[in-house]
Amino acid sequence: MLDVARAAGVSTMTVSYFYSRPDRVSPRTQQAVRAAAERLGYTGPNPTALALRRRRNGALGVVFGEHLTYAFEDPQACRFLAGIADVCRTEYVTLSLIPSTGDGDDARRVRAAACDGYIVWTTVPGDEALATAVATGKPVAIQGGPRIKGARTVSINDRASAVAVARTSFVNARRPAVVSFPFDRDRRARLEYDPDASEIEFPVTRERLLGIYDACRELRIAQPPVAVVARNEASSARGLVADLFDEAEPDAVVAMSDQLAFAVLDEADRRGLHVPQQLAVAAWDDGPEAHERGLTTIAQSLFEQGRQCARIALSLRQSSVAADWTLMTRHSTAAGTER
Amino acid sequence: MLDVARAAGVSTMTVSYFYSRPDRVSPRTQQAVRAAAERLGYTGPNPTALALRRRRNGALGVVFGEHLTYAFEDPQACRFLAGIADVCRTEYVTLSLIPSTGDGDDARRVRAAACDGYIVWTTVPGDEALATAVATGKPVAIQGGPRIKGARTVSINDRASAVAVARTSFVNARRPAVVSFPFDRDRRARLEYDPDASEIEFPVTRERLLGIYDACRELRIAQPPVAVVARNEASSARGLVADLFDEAEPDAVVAMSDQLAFAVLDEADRRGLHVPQQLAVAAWDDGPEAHERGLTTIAQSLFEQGRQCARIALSLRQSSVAADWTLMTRHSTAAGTER
DNA sequence: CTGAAAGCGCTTACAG
DNA sequence: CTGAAAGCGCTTACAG
Repeated sequence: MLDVARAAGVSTMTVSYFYSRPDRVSPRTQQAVRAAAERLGYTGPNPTALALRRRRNGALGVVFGEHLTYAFEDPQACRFLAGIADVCRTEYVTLSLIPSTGDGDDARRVRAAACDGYIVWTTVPGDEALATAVATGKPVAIQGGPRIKGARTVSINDRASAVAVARTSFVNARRPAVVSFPFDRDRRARLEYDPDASEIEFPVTRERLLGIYDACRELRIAQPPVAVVARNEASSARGLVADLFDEAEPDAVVAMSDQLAFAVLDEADRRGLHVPQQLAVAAWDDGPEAHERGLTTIAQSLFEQGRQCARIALSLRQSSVAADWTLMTRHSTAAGTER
Repeated sequence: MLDVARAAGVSTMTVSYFYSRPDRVSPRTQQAVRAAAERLGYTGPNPTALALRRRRNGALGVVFGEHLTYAFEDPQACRFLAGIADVCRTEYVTLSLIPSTGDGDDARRVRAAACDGYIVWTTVPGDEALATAVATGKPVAIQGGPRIKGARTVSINDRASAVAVARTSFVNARRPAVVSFPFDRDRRARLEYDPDASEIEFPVTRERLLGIYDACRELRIAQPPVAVVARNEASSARGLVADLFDEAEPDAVVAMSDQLAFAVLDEADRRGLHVPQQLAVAAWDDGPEAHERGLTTIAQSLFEQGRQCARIALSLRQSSVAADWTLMTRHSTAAGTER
C-alpha cells in the first residue's frame, strides 16, 4: 500500500481511504490511486493486516470431533455445513474447516486457525479441541452437546425424542433391539447386553439410549440388547446388524440414524422379514431416502441447526438453542399413517 | 504477549521464544512464562499477527463457481473436498471455504479471505472470482478447467473419456440422446437439438459434448438431441428426462454424471424399458451406487484430484495434472462384462 | 479533501 | 540464555 501511495503521489492513508470510503477521496486522487494500483498489480488491502488491525478475522472455525474427511460422507454433517455456509454467505465471512483427526494434534490446529468464533460438532466433554476453542474466549457453539461452561449448545432434546421413537417402535415388541452410535472414541463394533447408558461419553448417544430405557420402563419391557456400530454408515454396519439378527432375532428395532435403519431394513429384506408385521423399525434424521422407504423417523433440520451454531459463533446470538424435532410416523412401524 | 512478558518479568521476545523454540529458554524462565500465561488466560501467539509477520496464513481458499450450499449436496464435490482436507491435514493448514453465490459479490469475498492459495471448482473462463484469485499472485488450481494463464488445471481428458463413453452406449443405437450438465450460468432446463458444442461456456460440458460428437461421427450416426439439466441432481432432472423420453424415445443415452444416469434408469423403469436391450445408458463418476446399479460409467477419483489441487495451491506442486480415468463397463450397456 | 503518528500482536537477526 | 529495535501491512481519530 505504501508503494501504491508513493506511485500515486499521495499518503498511505489516502490509499486506505480509497478502498474503505472512496467518497472521502477526490475524483482526481481516486483516479491516481487506481492507476498506480493497476500499474503495480496491487489488488487491495491485505486481508491479514486488516484482520490484525480490526481485531476481526472474518472467518468462522468449524471443528469435527473426528476425522474431518468423514464429515463429507455423512449426509447430516453436510446439511449442517450447508446451514453454516448459508450464514457465512450473508455475513460475508469465510467458513474455515479445521482438519481435525480426533488425535492429539487437534488442539494445536484449533489454536493456529485465525477466526472469530468456533463451531464444534458433537463431541465428548473432555475434548481438547473443544477446550482450546473455549480457552480463546471467543464464542463457541456445540452441535449436539455436551453442555459445558463457556460454550452454547444447539441440539434437539435427544432424550425426549428417544422416548417418542422407542414408544412407537417397541409397542407390542417381544424382542426389541437398538442399533446405536459409538459410545466413545474407541469405536469397536460390538453387541452389548444391558450397558449402563449414563456412562456413555458421547452426549447424543447417551441421551438417546437413556430415552429408550425410559420408554422400555414405561412399556414394561426389558432393556434391549444394543448393537454399537463403529461408524454411522449403512454398509459398514451391515455385518454387525446381521450378527444382531442372529443373536437377538429382534421384532422391533430403534436405530440412531436413517443410515443405520437402512442397514436394518436391508437385512430384513435379505431374511424375508415383513416390515412392520414381523419387524418394526424407527430411527432419527428424516433424510430424503427415509421418506422414500417409508421409515418412521425423527425429523430434525441440521441445516437450521448449522445456521444457529453459526449465529452463535459470530456473536449474532447469545443463548443455546433447543432445536425442533418431530416424529414422522410411516410404514416401518405398525401405527404408520403417512401415505 | 506483552502483558505476559511483564507479568513474567521477561521481555516479549522471550515469551515469543517460549512458544516457538522452548529449548532456547531456560527451565526457570519457562516456568515463569507458563505461570504468567496461565494466570492471564493467554493461550498462545495470536494467529493473525503471526500470519502477518510470517507472510503465510496457513489457510487454503476454496471457491465454487456456484452457490457454495450446493457443493454439499453433490457427492463428487464432497469427495473433492475430502481430498483437499486430506492434504490440509498433513500440511497443518485450514480449509477455508469461500461462500460463493455465483453473483457479483464473489470477487469481493475472494479478496477478503486470508489464505495462501486458491482452489476453484470448475467454472467459466470469465469468472470474476477466478480472475481475482489469479490477480493476487498466489497459486491457483482449477478443477475441471478452464485452462487460463496464471492458474494450473487438474482434470481428466473429458473429450477422450466422452468418446469412450459414447462409443459404448451409442454403438448400434438408432435414437441416441444426451443428458447434459448446464451449458452456462443461465441454467434453464431444456431440450436442445443440434447445439453448437464449441460455444458452450463450461469447459467440462463443452469437452464432453465435443467428444460425444466425435464418437457420433465415427459411428456415422446423427448428432443426438441434448437434454440440458438445470442442476446435477437426479430428482430435479426427472421432469426433463421424462420430456426427453416423450420427444426422442431414445434407445441409448449418455448422461454426464451418475446422478443424471440414475434419473434415466428410473424413468426407464417407470416405462418398463429393459436395460440395456431397449435402452443403453452410460455416464461419468462411478460412485458407489453406480456399481450397485450396474451402470457403465467413467471412473475418476475426485478425492485424488482434490489432493492434487491442494498440492498446487500450497505450492507443493508446480504443474497442471492430467488425472486418470477408466471406463467401467457394466450391465447398463450391451457390452457389459463386469459381473 | 488530505496527511503525521501511533499501534494491532507478533518475529527475527543481532548483540550482549 | 536473554533483550532492544525494526517492521509485517494496515486503520483510526485527529489536525489542518
